[in-house]
Amino acid sequence: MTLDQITAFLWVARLGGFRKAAEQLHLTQPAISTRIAKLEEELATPLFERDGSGLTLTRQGTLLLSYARQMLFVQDEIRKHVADTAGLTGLFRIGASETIAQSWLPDFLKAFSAVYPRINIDLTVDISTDLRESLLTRRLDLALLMGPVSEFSVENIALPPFDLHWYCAADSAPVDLATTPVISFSAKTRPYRELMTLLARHVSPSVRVFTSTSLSASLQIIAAGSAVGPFPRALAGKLIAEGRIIEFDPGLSVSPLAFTASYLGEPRNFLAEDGAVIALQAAKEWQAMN
Amino acid sequence: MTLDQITAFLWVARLGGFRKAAEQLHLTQPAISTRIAKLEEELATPLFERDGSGLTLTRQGTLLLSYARQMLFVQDEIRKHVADTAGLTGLFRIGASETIAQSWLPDFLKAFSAVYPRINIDLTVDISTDLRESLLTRRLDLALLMGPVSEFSVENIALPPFDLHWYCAADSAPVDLATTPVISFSAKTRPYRELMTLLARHVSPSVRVFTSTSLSASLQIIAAGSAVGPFPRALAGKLIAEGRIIEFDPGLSVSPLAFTASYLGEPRNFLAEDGAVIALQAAKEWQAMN
DNA sequence: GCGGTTTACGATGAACGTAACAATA
DNA sequence: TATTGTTACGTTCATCGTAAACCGC
Repeated sequence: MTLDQITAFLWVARLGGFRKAAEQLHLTQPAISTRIAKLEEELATPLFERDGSGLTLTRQGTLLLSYARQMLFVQDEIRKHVADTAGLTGLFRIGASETIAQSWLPDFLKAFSAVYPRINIDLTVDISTDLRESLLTRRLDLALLMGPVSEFSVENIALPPFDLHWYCAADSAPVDLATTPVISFSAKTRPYRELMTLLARHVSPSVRVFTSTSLSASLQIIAAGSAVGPFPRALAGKLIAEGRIIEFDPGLSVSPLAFTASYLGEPRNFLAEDGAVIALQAAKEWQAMN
Repeated sequence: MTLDQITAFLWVARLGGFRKAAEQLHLTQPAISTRIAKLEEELATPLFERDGSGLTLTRQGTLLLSYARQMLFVQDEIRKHVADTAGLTGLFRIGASETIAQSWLPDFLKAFSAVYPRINIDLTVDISTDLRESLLTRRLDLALLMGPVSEFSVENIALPPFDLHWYCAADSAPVDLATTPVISFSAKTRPYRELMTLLARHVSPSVRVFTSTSLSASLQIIAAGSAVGPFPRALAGKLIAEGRIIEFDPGLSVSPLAFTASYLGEPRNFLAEDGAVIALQAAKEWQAMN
């Protein structure tokens, strides 16, 4: 019995196929076959039912599954608490939404790379919908997005929310939402839908709405006087300081943006777990300073 | 990280030396060195303090110790509950005291070998004192002896006790303990000391006492009319049936013999654990039939 | 010098990848 | 035919044992 065999077994059971497990573990499919065969041989019992298309866990396999989880959990605890993480190398893939990228993400990256000086970071800034998709397909280790990600497999750590304020061009005449276009988040996002509902109900069903996946581009459009919209102060700060945009109150309060640090719960990834904690701390500190 | 490395680490920590661990695991000492070195390399932290004579666990090593125990515990659970034990091979070393050997040991061995048909059994019949010593030096896997063995490392499962009855030769005149020698257990045993105390107090301090490590030999001596003594009925049965010895009541009640199935708790040995349970069951069934 | 650990090195064997095969839908 | 698991086989790399070096009582 080896930890590699147990790992292979767990992935085959989780993903429901030798091939998928092979891909996950960066091995060829026969290698997985061998590992499972060796394990079945040692335990003198079949672990999977190979009935044509699709594997099923046998009774013994089901039993092993919980033990396998326990064992690899302990292995992870060792890596986390016993191993010296200072020398840890590897690649850590972080996804962040633009609001975070423009606010405390630099602080977070600084803190993270201080704790894990040998880890390379791969950063993706995208809209939350895409980050969510990347997380679920294991292309990201940690996502800092508008959450929570409501999947049983995902752990969500709540981050401080961002209040939204309305902005218009500094030289703008008093704003009438019925005639001025509103620009905001990408149409695929939850805040967009909320904003649309709000505008339709309280202003007019025919309000013009622009959307953009880039919040900073949106703010430039606002500065140009082409639209107005609700944004976190963190993003607007620079343009406000330059005197190009100002806050105004259209009498419509948009609920704050709720963010989470989200990662897949299984398999355990202590870099993600620890990264989420570091992110929360960085966010809190940034908030206290702003 | 491999289970072999973890196992090696645990044994080095337990036994306090690479050489002893090597012996325990049937490996050469450099092999242990390699395993520990690899583990220390992977965890990027020293696990032992090598200061001249004697190893000490580092802080990280101490931490790892508990995780290692957990991990190997799970491994053992897998072997016990998932693996098909019917095909299990190996050698199982059982020690039993004579009383048990003469009573339900055959039933136990039959039941045990039915559950584990491929396990070879090495049986030692000896006095409890020696069995205890053998158990503690790992020369026995399971000991059925007058227990319990009061060592923190030993697990004791209580077995049904044996009542003691006094026997003398069938043609014996009424027995006077003041003049007839008493024969009983080896001088190194607990029942011997108890018997001596009893005789000194209630009969005479100068009672003649014979001792023998073989209870059946003792009974032959009784049959020959050379002595009398207290024995379990299980051992006397045959000579009673042959009409060569009879029970009598000297007015001295000797407390029953307390037996236990004892085995070392660490490392876990599920054959021993299970063997103890089977032994208890065999003993109970035998008792119900007698 | 002696008990015990580390280092060096050759040999064995476990496990991988490539490739061919088998089975199922 | 496409997909997926098994079998066969050559190769590579990890790990063992032997032997020598090292090190603190």
